[in-house]
Amino acid sequence: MTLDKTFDPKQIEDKHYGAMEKSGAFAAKPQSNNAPYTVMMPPPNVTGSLHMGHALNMTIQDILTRYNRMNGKDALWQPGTDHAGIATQMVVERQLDSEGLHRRDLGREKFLERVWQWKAESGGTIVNQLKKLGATPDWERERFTMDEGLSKAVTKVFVQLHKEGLIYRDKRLVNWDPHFQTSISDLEVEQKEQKGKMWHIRYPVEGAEAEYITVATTRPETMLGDTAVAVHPEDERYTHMIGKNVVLPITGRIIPIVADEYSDPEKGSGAVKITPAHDFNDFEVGKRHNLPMINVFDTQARIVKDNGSIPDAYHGLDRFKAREMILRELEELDALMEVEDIKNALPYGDRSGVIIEPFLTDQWYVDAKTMAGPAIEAVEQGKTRFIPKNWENTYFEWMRNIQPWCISRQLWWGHQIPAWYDEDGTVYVAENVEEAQKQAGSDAKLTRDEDVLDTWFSSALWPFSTLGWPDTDNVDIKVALDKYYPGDVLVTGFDIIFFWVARMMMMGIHFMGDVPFKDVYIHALVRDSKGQKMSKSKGNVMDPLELIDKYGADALRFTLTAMAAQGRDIKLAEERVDGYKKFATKLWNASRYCEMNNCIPQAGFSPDNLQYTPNIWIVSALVDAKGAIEKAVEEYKFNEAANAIYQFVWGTFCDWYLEFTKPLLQEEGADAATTAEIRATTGWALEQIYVLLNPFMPFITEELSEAMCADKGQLLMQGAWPQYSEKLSNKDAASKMDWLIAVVSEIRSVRADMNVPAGAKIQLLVKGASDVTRESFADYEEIIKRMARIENIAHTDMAPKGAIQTIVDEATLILPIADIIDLDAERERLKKRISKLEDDINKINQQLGNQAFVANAPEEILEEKKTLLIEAETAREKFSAALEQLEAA
RNA sequence: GGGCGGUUAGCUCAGUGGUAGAGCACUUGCUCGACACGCAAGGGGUCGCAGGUUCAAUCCCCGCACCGCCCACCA
Repeated sequence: MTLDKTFDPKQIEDKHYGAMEKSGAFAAKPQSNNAPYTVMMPPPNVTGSLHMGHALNMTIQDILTRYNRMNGKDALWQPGTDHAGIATQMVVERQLDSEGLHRRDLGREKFLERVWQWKAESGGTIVNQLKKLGATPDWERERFTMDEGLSKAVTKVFVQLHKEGLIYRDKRLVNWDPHFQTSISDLEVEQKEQKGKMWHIRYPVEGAEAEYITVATTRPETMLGDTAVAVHPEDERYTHMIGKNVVLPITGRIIPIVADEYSDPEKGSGAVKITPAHDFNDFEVGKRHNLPMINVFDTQARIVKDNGSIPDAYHGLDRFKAREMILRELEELDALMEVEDIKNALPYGDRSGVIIEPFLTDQWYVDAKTMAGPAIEAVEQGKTRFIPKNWENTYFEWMRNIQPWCISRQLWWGHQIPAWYDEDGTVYVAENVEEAQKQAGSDAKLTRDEDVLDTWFSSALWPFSTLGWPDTDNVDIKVALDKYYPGDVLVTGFDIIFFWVARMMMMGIHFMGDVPFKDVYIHALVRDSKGQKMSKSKGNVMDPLELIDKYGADALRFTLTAMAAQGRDIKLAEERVDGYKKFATKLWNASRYCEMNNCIPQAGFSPDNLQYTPNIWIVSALVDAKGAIEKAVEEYKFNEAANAIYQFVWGTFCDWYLEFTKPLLQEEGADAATTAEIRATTGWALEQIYVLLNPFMPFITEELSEAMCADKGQLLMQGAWPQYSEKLSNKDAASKMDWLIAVVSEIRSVRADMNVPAGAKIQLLVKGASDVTRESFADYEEIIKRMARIENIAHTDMAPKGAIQTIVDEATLILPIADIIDLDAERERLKKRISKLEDDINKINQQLGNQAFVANAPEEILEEKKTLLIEAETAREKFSAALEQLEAA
């Protein structure tokens, strides 16, 4: 088969993915004896579409999976999607809204039908996008957090934790989202700083004419629910008032002045209004002083109607409207003392974008504090390690200060809580209604808890629920759990360490008795080229699918890989993607060259006994590159892996090896044995490149290996990763070629400096400065002869007068081209070289003259310096001599 | 307020206790049978600022400045 003239990613990508998937190469093989390698895919939201963060996350996982699979591991990359409670409900509600409907019009059952219908129609989007990226999870095992098995796991976990007292029901303040009319967890609240106002309001003291106490607040509307004013017990301004009452303006309720250390004399007036039902701190104060908790809002954050003391005019009023009205009224009452402009942070719901209201309700909680203990210990003991390590601090910090986790949501889409209430309100938690009925007695009339669980509750079980837990009676499931739990690595962004990683740790340890994964690789956030977070509102979103369309999936993957340095955000510039597209093209064309020159992989070729130095060298360089890639991947240094393969393919293989050998292949009458060896070695090296590059650029390498290699399309198979014998790494050949490369570079440099006309042939004589160098020259000269054509060099045995001399390492090159060069330019060149050498010499002499340095520096550093000095001095002498000769002429 | 990270070439970023690197951009010259998505040769840096440790600091320690992020609080 012949390769097309240009490389077009679009033509090959779909074709390859489909074929590979069908071949079953992505599938885990639980029955095999191969050691497992497990990666749990963070399940993307079923509503989602692929964004740059996914692209990075999935690329890294895919590299790890492919790499380990090729290394003979039984790789399981477990895919799936998350039902994403609020997000999904939101999408479907919006859809209903466009039809003029509300979910309550449909009722719970019909609404859920609609969501499932939506999921069936649109839920596959992200899966298809992952395929475009080239991700190779085991699609046969794809799971959904709401499917039957996972729901069963959720129920079992809930019931068991409840039995153990780790899940309980409690009435306390929660973060209430008035838009979705549900509680949300602390983590779903975003603080946003903005301009605000502080209002100072005076409350008249009961029974004392003209005596007031002034409080300051950013939320005057909550005064409808005030049940006290607190002052610091030692604040002399107020000690005499403690125990007295104030009359709350507008409502006229009488509330006490209490002493509480929460009140800070330094802040505001030193007196603070206490609204236990609408402020987290006030709630604590309220509990300490047994204050009543008066709720003034309904679930949509409108003023309630049934609170005895609130004037009718406020009933049903939106919280911000109520604020305006309160302020107006206070002003009329002459109670508003001061309005201050301030900056303050307000809590917003991360999904709804509306201001969160602290709200007093009954909710279900997980005793996270207790469950965090073993999870902290596991990381302390190194059972799970974070990479980079500094994220462990973040994890510890949060886990040690963890708050009860509110897990109930007043939504419909999600796992409905397995709790039933009888007519007295007694709760029965059970795996099903029959069980609950048994507990409650057959007469009891049970109704099920309406609420569903936080989405993250089911995600927390992902590492074992996806494997089939709790059905351990099933043999296949037992085998899978034994083999694939705990997983090897979790790859994720730091933004969900708390949401997800921490909770998987807690649940995994509790239910499986072991951590869910050994490594947690935390990758950077992808930002735009200016370092800003990508967001739709800023309009700086880069769409991975567009980039794939434009540059190919391989180029995008490689870019993300090359930029995934640990501990740093990725500022992604489109030019980088373009650059790596060029890399793919380069490889494509190198393959074309090889094909045209009949350098194709040959069966039975062994790189062990090569004769021709460049061949020995390229094999050696390849072995070194492989080692560098392996080390980098195993240390999760993906940028280093990408650079190693890039450098090898372009900088070593194409730029030097192919160029060195090219003249020989195209020369008539060249030594047949040598050219045959070159052809075979080139073909072999090319095939190795496809293999080594495959985890990073799967599409192009699969296409090329299919086109070029005999054993087509084997790259994905277990055991495809090469194993080389150690002796293939040949230092001798490497140093010879390094020298030769230096010589060639020098010749090119002189040629450019001297403005040697393009067609002019220059002659070259290599003279060794030392015996060692001279001894090796037979080999060098041979090689130089071989490559003479491309550099347009003629070899000479004698240096004519007026030749240009130049130094490379220990050898002198004599370039007898004086008749065709620019003498002034040569003088300048020599002067420049000499001056630079003198700088170096001075610097080294200075160091060597320092007695402390000589006394303390390690031996090898000293030796190095001395060698450098001798080299520089020799070179300076030679250049000076050449300059003198030139001046004389 | 607590914590974390960053500051290296025009840009985006690697890196190291002992000659400072890459890609892109830039300059110059090349369409010679893989590739102009290319080849070759170049220019360009007090490694944020100030101290300290060391024979030696871009790297380790301390402080400062600026930038970014996370957490908490905000009467």
